Amino acid sequence: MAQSMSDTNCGECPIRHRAVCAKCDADELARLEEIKYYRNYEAGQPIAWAGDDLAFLGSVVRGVASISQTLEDGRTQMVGLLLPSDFIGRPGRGVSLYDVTAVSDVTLCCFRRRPFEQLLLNTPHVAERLLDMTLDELDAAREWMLILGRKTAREKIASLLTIIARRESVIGMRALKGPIAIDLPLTREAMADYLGLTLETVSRQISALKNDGVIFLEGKRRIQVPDFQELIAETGDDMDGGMVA
Amino acid sequence: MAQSMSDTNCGECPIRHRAVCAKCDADELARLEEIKYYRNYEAGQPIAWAGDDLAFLGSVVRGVASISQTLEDGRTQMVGLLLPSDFIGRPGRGVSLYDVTAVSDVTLCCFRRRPFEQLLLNTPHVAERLLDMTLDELDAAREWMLILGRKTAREKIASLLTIIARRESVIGMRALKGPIAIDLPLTREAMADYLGLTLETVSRQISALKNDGVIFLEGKRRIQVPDFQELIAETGDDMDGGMVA
DNA sequence: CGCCCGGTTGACTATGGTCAATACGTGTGG
DNA sequence: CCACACGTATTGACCATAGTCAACCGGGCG
Repeated sequence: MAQSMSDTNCGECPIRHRAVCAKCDADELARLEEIKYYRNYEAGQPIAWAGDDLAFLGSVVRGVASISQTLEDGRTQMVGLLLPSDFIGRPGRGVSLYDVTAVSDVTLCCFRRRPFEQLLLNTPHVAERLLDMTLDELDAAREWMLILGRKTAREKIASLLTIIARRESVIGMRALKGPIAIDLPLTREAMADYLGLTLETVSRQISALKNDGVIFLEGKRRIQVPDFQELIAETGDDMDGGMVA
Repeated sequence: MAQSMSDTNCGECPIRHRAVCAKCDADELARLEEIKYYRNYEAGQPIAWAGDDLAFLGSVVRGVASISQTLEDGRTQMVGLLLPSDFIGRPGRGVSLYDVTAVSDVTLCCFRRRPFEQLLLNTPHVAERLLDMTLDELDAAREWMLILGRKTAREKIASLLTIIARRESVIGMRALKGPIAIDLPLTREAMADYLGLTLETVSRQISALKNDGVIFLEGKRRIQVPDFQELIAETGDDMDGGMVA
């Protein structure tokens, strides 16, 4: 059973300063608070299927969710990875275009659609923040497209590890140099869906990076990186360009 | 030489109702008009390099531009294709993360960065429209990710053709059924950069679709499609899902 | 005319996919 | 306690798709 979250005051919310409400003042927060409620999902549960009505929009408070698309013959591609503070749903569209799935146990802070859309129109701080977050997602999608279109399997794995390490370091406020540990929130299959690979190739390339001493496994889901720079060198990214810095 | 565009009144602008200014009333339009100017680029010219300062934001009025990223060894991936009415640049970021290139002769309607950012804060109609356009771009990026990660070379080509056909049909307000013609704004190499392929594979798959009677070439850049549904069937997309409809 | 650019085609190869066997870890039930 | 099953992961053998390298085509232009 997913651990339930008691209704929390926004002031104590762990994502208060990174989510869509980040720029809100006390008054705006109060208005959001009126239309919000929490929902919990267990790992593996669907949050929405493509084509479903989605009655709410909201933020991931805890856990990890994925956004993915499927071709008619079953091939699937993950197109979004939602970590705490990320936003779910599109204002103005009541139907999900994507499958949204809880990857781990997830808590969402949900806003009823209509009131939230109304609030967007007269609460500039929410709209501004949502624009900023959407632009960030677009940048992330473009980095992801480079990975999908042009990187080798090994580079894809290294890139995914650095992406997760960076996001974990932001959330946990840890430093990103020298030796670090990465907790993978994804199965090998989910990593494959993220990277446009098969799970066998994911497994092989992780083994290869391990054999080459770039990473060490601690169980299947925890990865030790003795030298983060070395991992970055495996991503194929330009070390000087804006991407890495 | 690129055909120059005389300073045009917004009222006569061909993208007036689809660009970032779409929702503006006369007063708001006047404020935009104060900070706007036009720039022309010839086919092949850079509009910005990754890492450059980008002193303006703006809209594509005429022509086609690409957004792309390059790995240190030269592999490049297109991550955005800008057609008339599409927006260039990110408010709040003065430096381009991407290479932006004129694919054909291009005319931009440019806004000086600072005044435009100021205007965003007190002109909700512009901010709302920009959010909507950014969400559309994110959807397009996600469809693109599915193409890059999971589709075969033949499906990628068919997908690109349908995408261009759809965008041309919106711009030209033409119907999308039965026999249609597609004008490719891209070279084979640019198509390869779009799809994460080599230009040889692009050429081979176009030849294959031609040999199979799905398309007919009229010169190198114009493609006749006798039955658009047949082309869609080649994309691998779910024919019922939200994607195709 | 000859060059250059964009495009096509061919021969060969490499990367990653497929299919299948095996391993490992965890929870269930005898 | 062990046996077993299930889900997840690893590894191997083989194969298919797309990449590489190279030759060639054709139109436009100096």
